[in-house]
Amino acid sequence: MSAAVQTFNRPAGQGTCEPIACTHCGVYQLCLPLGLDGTDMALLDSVVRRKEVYKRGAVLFGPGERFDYVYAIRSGSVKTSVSSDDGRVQITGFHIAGELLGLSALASGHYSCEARALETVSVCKVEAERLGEIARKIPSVQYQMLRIMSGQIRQDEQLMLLLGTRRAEEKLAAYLLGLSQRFASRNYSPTQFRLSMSRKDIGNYLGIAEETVCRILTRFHEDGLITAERRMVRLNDIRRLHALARNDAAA
Amino acid sequence: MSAAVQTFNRPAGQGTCEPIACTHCGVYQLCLPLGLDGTDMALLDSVVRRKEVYKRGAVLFGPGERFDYVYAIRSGSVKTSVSSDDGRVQITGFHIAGELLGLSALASGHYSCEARALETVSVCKVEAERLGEIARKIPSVQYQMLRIMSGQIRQDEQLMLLLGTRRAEEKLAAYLLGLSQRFASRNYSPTQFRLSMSRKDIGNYLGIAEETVCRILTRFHEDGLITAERRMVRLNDIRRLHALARNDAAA
DNA sequence: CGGACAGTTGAATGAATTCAACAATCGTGG
DNA sequence: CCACGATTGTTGAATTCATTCAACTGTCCG
Repeated sequence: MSAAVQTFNRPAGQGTCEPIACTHCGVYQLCLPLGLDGTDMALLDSVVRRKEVYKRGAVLFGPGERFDYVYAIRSGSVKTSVSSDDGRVQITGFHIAGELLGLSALASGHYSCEARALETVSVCKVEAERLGEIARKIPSVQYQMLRIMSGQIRQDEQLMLLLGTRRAEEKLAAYLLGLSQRFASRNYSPTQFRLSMSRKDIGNYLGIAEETVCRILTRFHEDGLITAERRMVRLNDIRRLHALARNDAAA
Repeated sequence: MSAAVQTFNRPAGQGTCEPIACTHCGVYQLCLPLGLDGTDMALLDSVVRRKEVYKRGAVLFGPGERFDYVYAIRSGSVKTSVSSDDGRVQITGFHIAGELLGLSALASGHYSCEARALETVSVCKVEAERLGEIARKIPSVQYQMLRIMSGQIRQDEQLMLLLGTRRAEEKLAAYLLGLSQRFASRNYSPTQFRLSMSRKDIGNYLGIAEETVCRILTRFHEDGLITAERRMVRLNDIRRLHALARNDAAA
């Protein structure tokens, strides 16, 4: 296998990012899938500046701030949002344990979005400069960073597809299913979970009004598709939810 | 200046990506802002596999295809789109000369989107593996790739903001102004240009119906904001367009 | 020249929003 | 520990913005 392959294609035998807590402060998105040896691991470990806790509503970083850290979520959840000069806000993602935030600041050296805790959240702050240093030394770390960013682009593409082409009902069905999948991949229950974000946040994320979110959730509930009580949600009929998300006749 | 700075922050004294045609096949997004010496330049030049021309409607690459090349647009324009399993399509971007396509395939080794020529387009295909090889050797090239990807994320964020929070009229005003800016930064006229995409494509991109695009363009025309005749557009009142895009009272 | 495609316009419909009122819950300080 | 205000969630009614369907024109390309 050539060096190029190691740099650009997934190293053979390396699986996808598994939802296993990494000893090195939960940064599994960065270090787990790499198969680093002890020395490299220690090196990577050394860039972790400090662990920190943010309360609900606290801002991890905001647009325009200097890009000093990459944030790895250890527990809790975070929303990221962008805003326009005229004050409109679009939530671009909800992030949970194991995910890495802030890499998109690379281009300009300043964060483009705001990251705010949805509930008490514990993070590791990784020094951006030293991470860059490490990345130069350990190709697989560099590869992994590129991988994370290109993964982010894919995720954004999916949200654009959702925002641009689906109706409210489909958006919400797809949203619930997306959450379900993410929880499943982290060994949480895919059918029963707690929403850490408000209806308003969901609406903003999906490009629909808060009231519409309510109404549709109520309808789903009445139709027996889900059981929704405040922020607890249980998916009762994933099959039909899928059909709804795809606007299938078999709804 | 430390190595990390060179890797992660914009090298001092290097400006933004200037719209100057690069001798090396127009890949200025990749090689221009780097200040490479002759040897590096030659190395970088060597990864360019071949120049190729696509006619209107031709597909450069499609979703699922193996990630073998990065595409640098020399002339013409390209649209990229993603689609869902149930056949819905969302155009995620229109790309013109100097832009680089395909890097987001890095994560999985397969393209996630489709790239299709809007008109006759000339591209350079850059071998992905060899580019990866070079990137490992020349830090500034690696940096530049990260930069391009993080720039892509920013651009996507802006589209999400547009799709999620603006009404049709605002979307269209913002769209025209965005085009204007891009043309300006490439030393084309910011007030008069030809749209290479159909009304349908614009509508899809903005998440509105083709007819709505027509109606609003007509209204803009009648209000003296623009002069639109088929695909030729002239912006007559950029100030008011801005106001419209921001939903300002001063419209 | 002719067919297909792209663009435009009108009328009817509908999905989602806005505005409003109210209920339930949370969290904070007395 | 309770009470209170603030936040969050829910529901109804009226409205609006955008869509859909349809017909038609103009334009491009083979």
